Amino acid sequence: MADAGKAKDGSLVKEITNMDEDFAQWYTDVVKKADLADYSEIGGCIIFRPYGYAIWELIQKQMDQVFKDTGHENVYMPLMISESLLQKEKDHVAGFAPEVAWVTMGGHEKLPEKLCIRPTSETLFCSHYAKIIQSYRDLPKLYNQWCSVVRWEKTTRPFLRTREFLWQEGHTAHATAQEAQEETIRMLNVYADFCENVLAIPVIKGQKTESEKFAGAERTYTIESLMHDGQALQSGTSHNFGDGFAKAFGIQYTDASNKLQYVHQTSWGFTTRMIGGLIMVHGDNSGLVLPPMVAPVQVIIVPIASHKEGVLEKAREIKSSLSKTIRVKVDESDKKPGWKFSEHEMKGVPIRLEIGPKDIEKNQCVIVRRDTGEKVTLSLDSLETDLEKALKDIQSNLLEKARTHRDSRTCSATSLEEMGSILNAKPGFIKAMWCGSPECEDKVKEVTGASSRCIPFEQENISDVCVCCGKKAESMVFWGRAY
RNA sequence: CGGGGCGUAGCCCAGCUUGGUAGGGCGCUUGGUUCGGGACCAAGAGGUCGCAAGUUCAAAUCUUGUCGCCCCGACCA
Repeated sequence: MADAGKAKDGSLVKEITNMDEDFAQWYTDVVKKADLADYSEIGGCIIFRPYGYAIWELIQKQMDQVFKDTGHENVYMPLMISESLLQKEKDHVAGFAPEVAWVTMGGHEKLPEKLCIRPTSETLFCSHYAKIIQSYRDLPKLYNQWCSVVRWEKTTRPFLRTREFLWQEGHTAHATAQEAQEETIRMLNVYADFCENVLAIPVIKGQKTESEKFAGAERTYTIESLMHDGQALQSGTSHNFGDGFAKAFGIQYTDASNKLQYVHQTSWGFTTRMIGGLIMVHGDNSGLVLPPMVAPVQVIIVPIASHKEGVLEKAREIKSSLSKTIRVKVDESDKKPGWKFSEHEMKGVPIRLEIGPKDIEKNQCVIVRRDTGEKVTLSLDSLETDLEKALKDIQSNLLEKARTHRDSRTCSATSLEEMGSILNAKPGFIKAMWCGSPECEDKVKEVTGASSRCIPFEQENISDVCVCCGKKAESMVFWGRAY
């Protein structure tokens, strides 16, 4: 990537570990150097710093609009769930019990019943739906909430797995199984489009296997993406609950022919984990690389020789002429330009705009793209149009690059040995046939370290037999080592 | 929960083996010179050495315990 990130002596900026030497350390370095997050007093809980939170706000804003466009309404449920309510659906509680945090005291008094901090809010939505749904005229109910949840994970990593994380959880109730299924797929598609169009992260859409599905769900659908190091990241899930929760919680309505029916439900969630995904899909050895659509600052203006007359004024003037359509900032700090270049590269700002006395004379400026390092001189007259075009280019280039990378790391295999050697040589997605038995799924994981990521909607016939047992194959599965 | 590593100024770390006045770099503050790829000079501020016991005339250093963090595995979004 050209000379971007090089210091005077030609070495790379030293604060960030080389991603090819130590990917995990590189990730941590980027989180810290880009000012995304800090560790907090509570183990496994991170502080979202302004820059990191701004990315989440941009995700939230754009995704929330899609939810509203598809007829969903936002609500807010309580933070705490009583033990008895949590236990109403047995698969659900069994799935979450090992990682819930409990509140047992109110002031100095012991509570009569302990309360858990929501790990997810199915139970709250269900008990509410049981009250407010009586007639088919009350359906569908399309609710969503933006909140944080707590899951007491044993090992944590900033954004990827924290004990408290921010998300949205959609919970819907429908009259028929078919409507619930349509909603489940609709929202999976919303997530997939969002990942590709906004986050520039290509995804594989598919269904989770029995053993990977959500606790209490009938079917779980997922979008899976591939990180730069070849590990998979579950990037969003959409569940069809059928009428299982409705039966456990007594959510019934009277249909048009005056018969009592159970509702069919869905839930779907998308979390701050994807900030980690952004880092690991687009980042490079100079730090973060943000797709323009989620970049808190899309263009950073670095004034050169800012003490000279007219430079700062010109920088501010450019800023205000652009700020209607572009998120733009002037770096007025008294650091040297070179320092600022590195700083904004680490933070992944898509475009740097340099303006100095020589440029002002010629009515021009220099812009540098974060994704390619490409440096061009632009006239100030058509700046807004040129920048908007460049931002669009960056957005699509990042998606294209990520797609190329993923495809280059997607292989087919017909034996466990082949899977294992591919995963060790060049980790990524492996397409292989599966007979459908959980035993084979477990064995693949045990032998190769790869779990089933999904049964993709787009099926291919790699072979007729299961990669593990050699019996007749049921479907083609994407496998991979996952975060 | 297993395996490894680390806790000394805001950050990164030296000092510990062989106990004896708390160190360096970066950052920060003030003044000046600089400014197209992490500038330089000068002067300053900043520490109960993670915590607790113990050994000792004396502990950052030795002993025991404890807490926390990071990395790698098993579980999860």
